[in-house]
Amino acid sequence: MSAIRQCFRSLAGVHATERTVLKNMSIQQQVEDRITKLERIRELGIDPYGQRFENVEAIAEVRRDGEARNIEPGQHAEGVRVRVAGRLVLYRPTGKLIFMQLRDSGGVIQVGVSKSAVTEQEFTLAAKLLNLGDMIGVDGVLGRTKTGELTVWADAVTMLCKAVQPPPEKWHGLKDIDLRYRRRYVDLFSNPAVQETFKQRSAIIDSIRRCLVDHRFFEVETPVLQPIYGGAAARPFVTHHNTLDMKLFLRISPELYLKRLLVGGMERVFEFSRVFRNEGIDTSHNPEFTLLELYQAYGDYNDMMDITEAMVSSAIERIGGGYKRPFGDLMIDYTPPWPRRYYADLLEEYAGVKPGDIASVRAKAAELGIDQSKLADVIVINEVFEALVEPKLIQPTFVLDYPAPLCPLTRRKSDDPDIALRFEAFVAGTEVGNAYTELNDPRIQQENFQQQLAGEKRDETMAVMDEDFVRALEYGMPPAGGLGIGVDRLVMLLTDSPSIRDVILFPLQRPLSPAEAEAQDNELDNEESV
RNA sequence: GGGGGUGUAGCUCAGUCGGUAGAGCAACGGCCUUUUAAGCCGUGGGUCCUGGGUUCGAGUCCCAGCACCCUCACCA
Repeated sequence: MSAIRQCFRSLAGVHATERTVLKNMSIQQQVEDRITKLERIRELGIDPYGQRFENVEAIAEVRRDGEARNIEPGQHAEGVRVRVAGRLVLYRPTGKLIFMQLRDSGGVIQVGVSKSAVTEQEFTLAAKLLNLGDMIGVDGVLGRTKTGELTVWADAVTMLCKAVQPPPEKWHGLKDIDLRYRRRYVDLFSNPAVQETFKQRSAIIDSIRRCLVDHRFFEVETPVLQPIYGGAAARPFVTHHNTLDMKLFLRISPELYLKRLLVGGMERVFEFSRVFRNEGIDTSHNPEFTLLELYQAYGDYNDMMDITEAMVSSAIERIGGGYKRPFGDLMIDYTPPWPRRYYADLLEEYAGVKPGDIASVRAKAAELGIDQSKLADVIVINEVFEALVEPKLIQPTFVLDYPAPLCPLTRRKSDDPDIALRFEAFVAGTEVGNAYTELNDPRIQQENFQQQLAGEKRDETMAVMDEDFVRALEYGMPPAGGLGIGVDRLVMLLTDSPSIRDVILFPLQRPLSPAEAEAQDNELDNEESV
């Protein structure tokens, strides 16, 4: 057995349990067949893993150009030379003429390889040694077949990469949801719509970033590893630094650091922050997600509403499709300005109760089957709001002025200390944004911290008072508006994706088998002992 | 954590009443210079998720477990 074959055999074992490798002949044989071809390619004097291939044109560009030239069926556009590269996704040999389709990240194009147009070596490669999933480069002349298909008629075929694993079925692609996440690389090259979603994600983030820069914000990076976590109510992941021998938390929010920057005189800052919350997983929650936070000195939550509309508008302009967009069965109209509704008014409108009339709120809660007897007034109010109001907020809506005890980091309304100057932005019944007129009074902040801590039962991971943050406020933080946007949820909405896993490239999955779990444990153990 | 669903060839999926494990694509050998989910001839490929049980006999029925999906709850 050749060295390379041996190598691949063991390589195949990395991805499957040993028993599967030994007994599962079907995939094993396909891999071996491809390795045999790989060796024959090498015997031809060709590197099966290719070299630098310069000046490749995007297939979408070649296609646009080809369409514009009005080439007649059966004709070659002499002199229109192109160079394309990509993955082989369709292969139809018809003897001495071979049709293939190459896909790159932006499109698919047909390639025709005629025995008479390429070297013997290249034709042998194309006719005998390629498999679906391989990557090749093609130089040729643009033309059309008799049936009108735009085609690159090859005069050179260059091997760029042999794939020893077979790709999924060409027509259906990879459908198995679990496998799609576990092998996202396969999902991406076999399901073009998936790449499109992630391109849109990138465009949305880029347009938001440009929008903020245009509004004189600048981008910062603050610690992911934090000795004290805060800025949100969530359970953190806990980790440890060996040299310092200290407990660290993965951030649940960048808020307290960004506000320190306001103290430092950075007047408009933002961060696309990956945050980590050690809680449940469902179609709208992944343990790590991207939270955009921004702070504007001398502003308040009204500015945050304006900037929210501006960011979403710029994202929509960028990815196209208009302000009226489908999300599942819903049609959402993002045209600004979005309605700005008061929390209390919405509660009255949809639940028929007033927050001040706690008796009827509790009656309503009981009616809904909420066990409200042990809950504080404000919690009951919020339960009723979540049950009856939030699901109704389909069209983009800012909900303003929350009950103060729900919002420890928010400034109170000056003429009504029970109201917090906070809004949440709702779309399709879920929260996508959360903003405050920020609290900058250090004494009230300290009291709120203490109240919040007293209100929760302590456990191992509970936050402690962030005294340095209070001290920072004592040095003076300008009055400010602050905003957090759930970037993943916004991308879900704008790309009509039903699950957060559709907009996160590698969502967390459990290990597939006890063997894999054990392998992971062993690796971790090794690292710790180093 | 509760309820429901799914798990069969590399992929997409059938599998009737419990009676020899199937198709298409992919792969392998052969033919074919205009294919469009190409076609033709031939071949190989299975831990039916795992482990028990019932049965003469289990992909199929029962029990337990695992992974994933949906949903509710928890968490904000």
